[in-house]
Amino acid sequence: MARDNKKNKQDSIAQDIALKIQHEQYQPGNLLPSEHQLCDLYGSSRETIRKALDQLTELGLIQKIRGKGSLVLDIQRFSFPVSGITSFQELNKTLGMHATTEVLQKKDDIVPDVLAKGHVDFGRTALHIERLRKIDQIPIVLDEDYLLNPPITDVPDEAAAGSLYEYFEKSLGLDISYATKEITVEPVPERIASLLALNDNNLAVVVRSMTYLADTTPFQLTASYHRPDRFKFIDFARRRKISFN
Amino acid sequence: MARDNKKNKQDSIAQDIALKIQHEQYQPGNLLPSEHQLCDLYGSSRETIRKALDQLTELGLIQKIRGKGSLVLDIQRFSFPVSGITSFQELNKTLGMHATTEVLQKKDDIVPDVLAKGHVDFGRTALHIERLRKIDQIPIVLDEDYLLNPPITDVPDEAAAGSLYEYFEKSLGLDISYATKEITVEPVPERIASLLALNDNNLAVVVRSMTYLADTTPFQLTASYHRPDRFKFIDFARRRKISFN
DNA sequence: TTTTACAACTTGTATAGTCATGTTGTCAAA
DNA sequence: TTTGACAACATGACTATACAAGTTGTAAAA
Repeated sequence: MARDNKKNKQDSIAQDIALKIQHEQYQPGNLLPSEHQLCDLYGSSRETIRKALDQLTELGLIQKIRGKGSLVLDIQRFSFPVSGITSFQELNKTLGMHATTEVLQKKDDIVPDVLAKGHVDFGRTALHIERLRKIDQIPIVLDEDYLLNPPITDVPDEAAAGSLYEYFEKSLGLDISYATKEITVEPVPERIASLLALNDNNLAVVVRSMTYLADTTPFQLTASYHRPDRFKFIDFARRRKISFN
Repeated sequence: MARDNKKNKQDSIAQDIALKIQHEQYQPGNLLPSEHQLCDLYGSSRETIRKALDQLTELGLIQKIRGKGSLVLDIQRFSFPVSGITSFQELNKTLGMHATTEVLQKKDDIVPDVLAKGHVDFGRTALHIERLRKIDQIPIVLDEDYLLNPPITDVPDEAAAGSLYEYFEKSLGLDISYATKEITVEPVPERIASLLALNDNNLAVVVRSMTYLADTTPFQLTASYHRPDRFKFIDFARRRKISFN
């Protein structure tokens, strides 16, 4: 459901190949059809095929080997990836978990300085939504979202209990584009610790993020507090050719 | 120093623009020269420019806005990013930290099952290098590297004390390409806890990774144990158009 | 048998052109 | 003044072509 923006040719092709990999129509260790064959298959030019394959390469689904072909990699995106920009609800569907969301608060508040730092003005207000995420009745994550106005004026209760991203993208037509993320391990206030039923050390994994629209407008500041024993972050990264020295 | 593979045109252009952004010749909030102007500047075609700009977009250095131009984003890659594939030594140079590396062990060992799982055969041996990283004399990270043979037969002491990546890439000519990474928070064995001078809860941030060459050969398994109070992971992520439902 | 050369595949890189579409300022019409 | 049309820019998407270079199997030459 999440993202069916198959606007253009290269995206549709990438999406199609990705699904075929997921459904093991193309299997790990095997090669994809060659670029020329894919040209015929999708009736497109080679450059378009290559741009589609570039997306799959970036995602870690394939590895291109010169002279040989595009090798399907063995992906295992199990567990709970905070990687990329993916919402809790999307993960919930994808992984088939039995998860619930409890909305604890929804009101205007001043954005805490730690979150605002470097992104928005200090002392600014925003719509503060506090949600407790549970899996099998056990509290796992506490999300503190601060939604900036503009572009967001209000959020219906259903959207808060469901997927904020789906509401933003589908109902509001916002074009969510990128985010910066920071992961640390910190002692948290007593209230949060008790909501998450933490040990007496009060340590939680804190994921602070700032999400931007395609026009670079910041619209969402989030602090997510995770139970350390249930936290797992999985990442795929490619070695970059650009250096900064 | 790390990576001067300015092989081709699009990479050189991307590298050049990246440096100009870093040195604030192109400043955050401003637009880059238009693609046509960059064509003239670098004497190349528009597609080549666009591929260079795609790299910068992926890195989070710029945001392209249709009809307007390429906006330089405000980057703040401070602190200690585990993001991407970057070695401790590279960070050390880049950030100008006063860091030291102490090699505690260098001998063949059996790869622990938790690391081997899903990547290499159980019971397999590899060159085990254990290193303690300190900043200003304070232990920060304990790295447990397992280097597979092939492709790696031995590692000189200087390389172990310095940068393994630099040795692999420059001396051995290996083409390091991608890695999978998993971050968790776990209680660690007493020995590791004391090396890192942890609190009595013995909690550490554990980063387990598997690094691959361009031909998909796995060559390095690593478990990094970080002091929780000094750990910070910073990430930039773009919202993907590909969905898996 | 072993080596060499080569053909036929693969991906990598760069070019030039075309049309679509979003943004902005200008200038004329209402 | 306000509105609207439009030109001149910008990026987005796609195509067609050319040549470079890595891989592999085969067949000829040593």
